[in-house]
Amino acid sequence: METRELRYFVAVAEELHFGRAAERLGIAQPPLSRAIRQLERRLGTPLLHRTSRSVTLTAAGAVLLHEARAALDAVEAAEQRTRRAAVASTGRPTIVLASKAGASRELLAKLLDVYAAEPGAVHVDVALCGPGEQQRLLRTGRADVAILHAPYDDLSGLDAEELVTETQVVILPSGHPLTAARVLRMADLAGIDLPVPRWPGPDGRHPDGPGPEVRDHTQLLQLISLGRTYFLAPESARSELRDDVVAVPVLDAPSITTVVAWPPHSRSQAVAQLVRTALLV
Amino acid sequence: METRELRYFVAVAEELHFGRAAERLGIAQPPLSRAIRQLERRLGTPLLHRTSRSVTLTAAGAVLLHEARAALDAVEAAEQRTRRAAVASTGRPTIVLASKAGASRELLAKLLDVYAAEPGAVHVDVALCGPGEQQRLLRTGRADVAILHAPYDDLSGLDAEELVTETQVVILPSGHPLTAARVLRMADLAGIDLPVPRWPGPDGRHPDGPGPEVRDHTQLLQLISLGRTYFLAPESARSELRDDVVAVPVLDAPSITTVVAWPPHSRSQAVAQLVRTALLV
DNA sequence: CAGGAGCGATACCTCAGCGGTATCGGTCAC
DNA sequence: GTGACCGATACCGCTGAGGTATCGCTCCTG
Repeated sequence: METRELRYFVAVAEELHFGRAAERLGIAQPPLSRAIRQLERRLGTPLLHRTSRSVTLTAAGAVLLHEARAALDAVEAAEQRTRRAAVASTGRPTIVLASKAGASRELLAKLLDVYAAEPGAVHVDVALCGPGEQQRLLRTGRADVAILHAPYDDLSGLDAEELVTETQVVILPSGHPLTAARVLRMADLAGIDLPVPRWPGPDGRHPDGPGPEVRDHTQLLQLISLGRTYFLAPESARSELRDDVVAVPVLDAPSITTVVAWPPHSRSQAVAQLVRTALLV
Repeated sequence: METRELRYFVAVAEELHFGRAAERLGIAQPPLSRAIRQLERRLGTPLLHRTSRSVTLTAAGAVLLHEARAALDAVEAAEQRTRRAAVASTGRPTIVLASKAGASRELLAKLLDVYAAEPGAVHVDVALCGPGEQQRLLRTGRADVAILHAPYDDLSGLDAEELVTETQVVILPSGHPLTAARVLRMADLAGIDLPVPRWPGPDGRHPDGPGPEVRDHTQLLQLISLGRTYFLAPESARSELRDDVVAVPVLDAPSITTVVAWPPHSRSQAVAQLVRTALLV
């Protein structure tokens, strides 16, 4: 199978519409139809149920969608990592660390400081991303290491080491009734009269629903202080808060583990050293 | 990048010879040269140092070789898993379990028995492979789960759960001087006058060197009993031995952990159940 | 119920680019 | 110096990817 075919299939499987998929791919609809048919013939199985009114995935198609995304990521990673290896061998060697903007600030700052002081440390470019975006950077070869947060981030297919585990606190507008409590339980949160914020999905678009659209932590905190939403965050976020919001521990919230993750089969000596450093910090 | 280009590059990078690589790919040498040049142009970096007498990898080329293998595995896995999903949705659902022939026999037998007795169990095809081959089956989508042995097998890029950890014993011809000892240390093994066996590599060919070529455990045990070689094996292998060979514990040998592993992002309900079962056995 | 809109499939054409053959230019061995 | 070896280049033919026009089917609508 060629990556072109996989890209075509992914486009159709995501759009569930040949016309839109073709437009997204920058080609006309007939060659796209033909390419998918040919793919089906080679695989010996239908991938899509089509009527003249709708397109849906077959079971085999759902598997291929999933696998094709992973395969395309791997191909893109091959390209990106090769490009980066080329510049590293001519210019200054650099590794890219991806981290969620606003999360694990102190840990990250300390890690970078300690690492930079070590002998043989290379330059570290920090890529601050939106939630969930770090994984994409890792899987597509645009980053070498990332700071992730289990269980929110999906670690499957990545190598990782745990750094710290924290309990969670709920961040509320100061003056909210629940801020009177010293501690809360998840059941208490169900009664909160505020909508949860809507983060952008992997496609960069916000899901539908109530609640304000947010892109970063600054926006989020401001919206909380305006009494528009609330948020569950790791304990360490408390040190970042101004006094117009209040954090209350939630005893039975799932705990957050901060991990340092890197792509499997990484052979970078610098990444290994950075990970070792992270485990000591 | 197209998979064709990656396949071409891997062939050249492995053969380090355009003529042989072209022959292996079943094409003529000039189009291969051209394809590699074009790949280099697109990536903006040389991948190979060529003289008219030799071809060697650049640093970027070494990275691409590594990444391209992983990417090609992922593409092949997409194809295989789709094919298998197609037959599973028409015929009887089946999962394929890969295990090293001759290793972990009792554990495997018990696992299959217990699993088969569970409600909702699907048919399990067992693929018995040569050493190291299980990973290839997993990574290329021809198997759904595998029994592997850390640290011999490389677990990176796979999800895994540990089953049992065992110490190792050295298997010697009966009558060998060292069989007089009740226990041994790694240092003692250095003095053994026998060559170690040569297993086939990932390419199916045996490395050069002294020692007999072996393909499976039956061969191995016979060669040991003939006084031709010796072998380090997990403790549990003792139950498989006949009385013409002797096992002696090696106190400081690295211990072997038997793990059940599966490809990341696996969504198979049957695989999850089999893994749960394995953890209980 | 007729007509139109929307959508995927089909027919047919064009041309980019992949692969083939012939050959060149450079290097090493004898 | 000469032949062997090897990758690069030049040039050609043809496969197949992509384009346009159109068909056939289904559902909506007046």
